[in-house]
Amino acid sequence: MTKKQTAPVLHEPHLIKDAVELVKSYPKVPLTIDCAIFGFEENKLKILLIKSDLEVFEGKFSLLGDMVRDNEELDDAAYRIMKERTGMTDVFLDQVRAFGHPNRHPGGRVITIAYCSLLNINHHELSIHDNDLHWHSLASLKEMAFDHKEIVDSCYAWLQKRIQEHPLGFNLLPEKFSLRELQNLYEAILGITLDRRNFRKKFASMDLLIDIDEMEQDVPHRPGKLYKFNFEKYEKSKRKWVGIDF
Amino acid sequence: MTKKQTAPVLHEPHLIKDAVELVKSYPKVPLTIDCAIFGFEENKLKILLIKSDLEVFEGKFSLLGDMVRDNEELDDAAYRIMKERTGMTDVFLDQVRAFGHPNRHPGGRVITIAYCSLLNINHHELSIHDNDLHWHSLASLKEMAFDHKEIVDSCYAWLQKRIQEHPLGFNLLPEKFSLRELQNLYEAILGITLDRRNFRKKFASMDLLIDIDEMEQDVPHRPGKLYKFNFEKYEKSKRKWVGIDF
DNA sequence: GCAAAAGTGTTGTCCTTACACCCATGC
DNA sequence: GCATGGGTGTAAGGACAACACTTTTGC
Repeated sequence: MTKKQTAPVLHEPHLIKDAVELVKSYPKVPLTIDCAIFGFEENKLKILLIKSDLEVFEGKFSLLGDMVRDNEELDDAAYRIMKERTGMTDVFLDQVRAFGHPNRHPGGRVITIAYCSLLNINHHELSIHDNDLHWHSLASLKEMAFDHKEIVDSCYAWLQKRIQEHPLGFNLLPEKFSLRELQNLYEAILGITLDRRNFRKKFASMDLLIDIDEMEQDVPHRPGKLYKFNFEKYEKSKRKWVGIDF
Repeated sequence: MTKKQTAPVLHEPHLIKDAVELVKSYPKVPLTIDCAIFGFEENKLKILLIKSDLEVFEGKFSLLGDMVRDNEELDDAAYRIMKERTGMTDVFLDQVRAFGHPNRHPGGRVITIAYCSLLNINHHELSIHDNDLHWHSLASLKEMAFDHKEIVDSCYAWLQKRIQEHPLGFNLLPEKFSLRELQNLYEAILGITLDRRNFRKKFASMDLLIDIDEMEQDVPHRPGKLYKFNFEKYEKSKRKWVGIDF
């Protein structure tokens, strides 16, 4: 409608020759990536945070984020930030969504794109402690800098949904894990309790765990068997589920 | 790492006082929204397209898109574009994801955020035919301008997943519809065939369709009953599904 | 009366749930 | 020997898949 008023009849549209000029006419905004990196330890879901280095957010935590560089692919930027902050490269990283409220950043408008990742806390020594980088318990996370609490909530919801449909959880566990650890992980992330027998049966029937014939060590009770996840088999047999369920 | 080089030891981090200055130092990119608007007609899924007005893409189709204005909320921009192009305001519109390949736009780097929407073709007279605005069959959609084919594919995958978990499909149908129309819609979107009896049973057991005691008119065969979707009941009884399935 | 689609029920299978007891280990 | 969690089986109920015939309408 708006268009109709400014250009009433336009049967033969003028083609724009100079795309560069066109793009120059667009408003430009600063663009950042924020990474919500989840870990799991002591039966608690944790998230990797730093102290904000903005004075207005003094003492508040924020996600690991950085600007996107000129001509940098979004995914590449996310991996770069991840690597710079944690040293890890062999991790899964997924775009969740963009956040663009005009006042989300005190320095003016900044669009951010949230990425989500999961990593095994014990595989990663936090060598770079700048800005108080640390694993923060998700449950006790209250106020954050910027709109990062909202971003964390989105990413957590994304994770909860995702872990039910994809074997993401194994990225949070040691390579070898017991069924109890696996169940604790699901219970922590989904915020529910599960029947132990049914849980075991479920994974047994999927036939995606490799019994490596080892036992837990140093537990103050009967040790459980250790398993590895059979990523190879999973990749081959990814199921395409179709149904209607709402 | 980059950070370490420029500020090697930083045990007492300097707090940044001027957030505005900080943001000014960020690279800035043009930002657009592209809307993948799906409709359903003649048992085919369609998508609303225009001819690109860039000479390099002469004759190719593109999604409805526009730049995001200064200080415009992303969702607002999507709704604005939708309204400008179709006149519709009372529609559902969801962010799918951002696309940011550096060379996706011939005029230089432009980030775009894809939104997805569904609307009933017959509820909307395309009054603005600028740039050959039209409903294009999704199946016959081949090449497009920019990376819009990739965006369409993403949005279509999003839609396929989404429609199985949320009652989105009803936005594509007339307010009153027959079970046959509903089934055709699911079959077209999911690209599968469904057993008619089981499909009917499924929706009967959900008890979310209101039998409005009307029949189809002007069909060359036995007319079917017409139903409305009970949005109110659905909202009250949204089910929270928890399970592990991969 | 014929073509075309509407409408309807049953059965078997599989998946999920609920639930209770014995076993191995550390202390 | 006791505390702690590991490991197992079964029965019932619910959801889904497969499948065929009768009914109603337009022509």
